[in-house]
Amino acid sequence: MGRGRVQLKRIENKINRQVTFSKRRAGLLKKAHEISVLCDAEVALIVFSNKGKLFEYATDSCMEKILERHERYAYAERQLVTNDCETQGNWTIEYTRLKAKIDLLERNQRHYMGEDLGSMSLKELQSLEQQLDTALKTIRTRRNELMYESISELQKKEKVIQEQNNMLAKKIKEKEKAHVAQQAASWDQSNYRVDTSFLIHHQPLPTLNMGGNQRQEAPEIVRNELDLSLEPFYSCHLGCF
Amino acid sequence: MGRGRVQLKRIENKINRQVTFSKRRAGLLKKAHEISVLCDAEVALIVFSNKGKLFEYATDSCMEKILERHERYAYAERQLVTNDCETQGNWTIEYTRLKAKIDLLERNQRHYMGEDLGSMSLKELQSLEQQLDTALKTIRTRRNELMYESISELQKKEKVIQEQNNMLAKKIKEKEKAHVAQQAASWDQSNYRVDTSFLIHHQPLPTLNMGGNQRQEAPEIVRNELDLSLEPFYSCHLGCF
DNA sequence: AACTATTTATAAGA
DNA sequence: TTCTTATAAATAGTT
Repeated sequence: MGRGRVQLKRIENKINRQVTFSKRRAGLLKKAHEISVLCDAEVALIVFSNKGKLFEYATDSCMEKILERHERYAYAERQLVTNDCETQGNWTIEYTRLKAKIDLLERNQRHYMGEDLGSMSLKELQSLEQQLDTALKTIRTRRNELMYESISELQKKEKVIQEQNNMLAKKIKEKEKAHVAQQAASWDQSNYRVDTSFLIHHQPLPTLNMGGNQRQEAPEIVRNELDLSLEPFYSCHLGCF
Repeated sequence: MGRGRVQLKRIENKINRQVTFSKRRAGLLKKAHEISVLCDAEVALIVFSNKGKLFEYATDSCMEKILERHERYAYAERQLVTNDCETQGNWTIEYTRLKAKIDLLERNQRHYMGEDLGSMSLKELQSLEQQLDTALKTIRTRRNELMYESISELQKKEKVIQEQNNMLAKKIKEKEKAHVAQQAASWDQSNYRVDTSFLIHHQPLPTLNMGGNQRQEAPEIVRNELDLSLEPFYSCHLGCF
């Protein structure tokens, strides 16, 4: 359906594949809806893009109902296999189901942790690898977000404290001047000098030790330098995206 | 698509509806398969006819896996719905226990897939990130192992076949020489010459098309070139470790 | 189940 | 992404 005849194999060009996916997905959902209405059928359609995004259609928007119905069908078949040991309680079925689910989840979990890979095929491994890679990117993005938030907060605090500091320093300087003037008036310079130099030369914030936070006298300049120091940090992770 | 324009409403004629269902069902399943292959997507399609008969398609014939994945997505919503009905019997305890276990496993799984990170602290995120990173390394190592194995096998096969080829070529050359000598003896060079040039210039192994496998006359050289061609592939992944 | 006139879907290009 | 257009594919009605 289009200008070229189509080969039934993975489209290697990424852009092309994405575009085709968009179009065909729309077509598929439309056709699913049409058969559902025209023929009075119950349809559930689930599509995961290769990036892991979910698209779905369900007759009457009732996915769960249809999946349950499907599950009942699937059970009927599995019943034929697992039908000897227990016919006592109804709950046994549910119990078995949950047990099976746990097994599956645990197996998946081992795979996610890089264990128990011996049974997986090359294709499965590649799919798993891609999934984890995507997850890792998301996680790193979130972590950066959190770190940036906490940095912003610390910077705000720092600014406030620096300002208080500057104000206090100014006050003391003024007091000193007044004192010196007083002393000068009486030509007595030997005692009672207040040393304020430590107010300028100490480390501004001992708790914030990320990226080149050198002592600065003006809080504005400190903030700019912090921002700059973050650039390589972000670009590094963006490079992995 | 057909001789009449189609109205999007239930087809009232029963026969007609049944026929249309048949045709469209085939079309829908085909298209589901196509998008799955072409776009590398994971598709699950469930259709119940209005008589209750089930038809289904799933990428890689793995319906359960896809439904599981879907369930993980839909999980959050179902939480709100399935929270009221049962507090009756004794078995409920065990059931609840299993449910809880599943919840935990599912939550972990979502985290492993980079979903639902909002509730995690910075420290948890960093730990998760490290765990996934380690897992990814293991998975990549295993994948490389598998790929290397299959490459080695192909190389072995290639070598054997190349040797057979060389031997055959030699035999034919010898036969030709004998023949030419015979012909020369009688000063008749016009006919019966056997052309062996194709034996040197054909593609050695049409099935092995990895990385720059150009025609080579000596198998040893072919092997070296294959090994070199893999270097960027490996170093790429090592770079991420 | 085939056929075929049409409608629909969509690949490629913009 | 969205629009357009030429063409392939699906299919409604018919045999």
